[in-house]
Amino acid sequence: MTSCKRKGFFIATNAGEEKLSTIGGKRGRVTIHLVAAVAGVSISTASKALNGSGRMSPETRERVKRVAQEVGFRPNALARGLITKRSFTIGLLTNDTYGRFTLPVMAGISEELVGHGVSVFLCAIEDDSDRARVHVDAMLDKSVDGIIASGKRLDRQLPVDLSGLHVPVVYAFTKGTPDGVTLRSDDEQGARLAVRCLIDAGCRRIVNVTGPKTFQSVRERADAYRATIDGPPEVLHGVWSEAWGHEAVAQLWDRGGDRPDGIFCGNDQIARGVIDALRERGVRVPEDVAVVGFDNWDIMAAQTRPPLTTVDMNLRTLGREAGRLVLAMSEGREVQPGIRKLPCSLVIRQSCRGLEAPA
Amino acid sequence: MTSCKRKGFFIATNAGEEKLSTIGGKRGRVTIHLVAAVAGVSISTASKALNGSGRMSPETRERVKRVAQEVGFRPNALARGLITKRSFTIGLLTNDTYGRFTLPVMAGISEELVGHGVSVFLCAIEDDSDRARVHVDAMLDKSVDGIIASGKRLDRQLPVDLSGLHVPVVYAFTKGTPDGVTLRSDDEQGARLAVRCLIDAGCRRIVNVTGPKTFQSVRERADAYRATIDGPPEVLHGVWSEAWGHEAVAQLWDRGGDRPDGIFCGNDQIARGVIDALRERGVRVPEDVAVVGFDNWDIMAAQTRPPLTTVDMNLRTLGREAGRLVLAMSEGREVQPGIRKLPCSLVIRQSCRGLEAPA
DNA sequence: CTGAAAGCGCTTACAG
DNA sequence: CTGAAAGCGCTTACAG
Repeated sequence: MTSCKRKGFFIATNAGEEKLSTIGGKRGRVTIHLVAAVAGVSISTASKALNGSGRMSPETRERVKRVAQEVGFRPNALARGLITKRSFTIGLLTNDTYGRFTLPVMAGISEELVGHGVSVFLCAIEDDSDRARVHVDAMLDKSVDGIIASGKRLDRQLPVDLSGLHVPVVYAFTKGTPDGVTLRSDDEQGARLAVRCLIDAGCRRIVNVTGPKTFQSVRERADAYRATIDGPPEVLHGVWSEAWGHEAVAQLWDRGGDRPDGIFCGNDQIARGVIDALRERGVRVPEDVAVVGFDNWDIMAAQTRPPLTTVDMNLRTLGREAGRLVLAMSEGREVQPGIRKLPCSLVIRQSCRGLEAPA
Repeated sequence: MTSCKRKGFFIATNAGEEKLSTIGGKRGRVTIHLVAAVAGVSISTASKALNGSGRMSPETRERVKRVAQEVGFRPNALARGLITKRSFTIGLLTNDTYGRFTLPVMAGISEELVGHGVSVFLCAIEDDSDRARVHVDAMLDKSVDGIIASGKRLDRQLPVDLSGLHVPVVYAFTKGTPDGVTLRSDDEQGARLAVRCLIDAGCRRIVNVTGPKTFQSVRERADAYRATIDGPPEVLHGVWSEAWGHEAVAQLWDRGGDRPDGIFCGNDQIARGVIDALRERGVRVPEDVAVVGFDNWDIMAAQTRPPLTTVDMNLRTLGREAGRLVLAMSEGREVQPGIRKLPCSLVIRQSCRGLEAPA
């Protein structure tokens, strides 16, 4: 039988049926008064029984619990929050409208928290600081237990100051304050994974076709690339688009001299452009040139021909961790401030196979 | 000067400074008690002044308001909600994990509601009915004023029954209950827009390369296509992928007989595959074959070569409308149940230019 | 025109 | 082992 929430007011229980008509009279939610009346105890006892606090006979506690279950009692979170100062609610502020980065983070947060009865307010703020302010105020009015600030760049802050707020704040995939708790991906480690895969696949001449130099993640990934390869590095900066991937291939192939046999791309969009351009030139991937991307953005990575080997920043895990931390902080547990780098992983598809199984 | 929220407790105001140390003593939030004390009125008067209710001298009202502003008073939404039975909170239930459809809906909802002080709980439930139940219970515990159910298909319900819930429910881009309020896109009208664009561009033989027949939206769009073209229709069903777009072109071109000069695609992914395949065959778009997609999914539509003319379902507008309706219902205003179809629009890029400007 | 009192639905010392 | 009372921060009849 599925759980019997909310059966209406005339429950076949051992006592107190006549009281039901009185107390259940004011239609609407079932309150603790009803539970207490039906169980034949005071509301303080009922409260303690349900919360596992106070001392009472096991029989009483059990009876109250059973009655609560039967009448479908669910405590009013507003009333409870007013007293306990915990609303079981956190706010998620994000400026990633397209959601490519925030969405998995969001899923992770919610996944982590829902089991603890914590709900998540979604506040999409683009880059509008007025709107951000409105959202933050609304969250504070509602007594959120904490705030997670999330974004799409590690080197940009959201357009609102969240320090000194009286509620814990966790920064997830966005720039935080120096004394705040910040979660980010370890892009250097991710880039090393990518470049090693190319090296293992036998590439001797690897170039990095990537995004604008102004992005910290671009610089970090490029640095890791330089430190990992043998021989002279070559980094081509452009924009985050397929078109730039095309153009980079044109540049590399149309000039004289050495051509690469491995390309480490700044993200999956660029990688897609690169792979399309190579195919159009009759260059085989991965036989002639191996390609690795960054982001593991399914819709891109799975649809390239051949499917793309790429770095996954594990943003869902990052979200879970953010949820875990904000919960801990809201419960008063001590959390070390600082930046925590979470490891990336490599998803191997066909554009670079790394070490083939040895014979 | 930017707004001066929260100045601390020693405000240069005309009266009551000595009271501040008493009342402001219990550090933390500024409550209405502080406002009342500083303004020299009772808390009931303070409340009425701030809410614009009750009768009092304009001077008193103004003074209270000014003081509230100065001390940075913001009413505790929990306490207020407990009494008024309005939490200024709504829940958004969605099973669209990838977010392509839900994200714009979400943005629209939030955009519409934030100005009314209403925050949105995000509940991502995949297709797990247990988890859906947990989320719904959590929302009810928190006394949401309403629920918006959103999805990625018009012909599938979310895996949870939302009828008989005691809070208003609006279904947005998902199948609702017969007596509920449902918002959806007008796919037939959208498809007519697409097909007319092809006709206007001079196409004589238009085919519909689309998704699985099991999708209602596929059938509706195909029906509109059949009703709009002259001559015999041809509908090719496949899956929602670029690969299917490729394959469909292969089928159409490798068989003998008539080849189309216009292709109406079931979505933008298929359209992208179609355009790539045509280019690889040396067929020019739009000169030889014009192509129109469906969804206006930026990342696809803007990156195809040439950029894709496609139908936009205006999901953000749909979201705003959903927000508007759930708000109205939560305020007790009457809303007609039934299905509301919101118009699509055509975004003209280069793959089909419709009527060129007359000479 | 203004304030004292009751109460929203709970929890938590404090008595007994 | 159990309950009466106070109170969280507000709003809303009801008196004056």
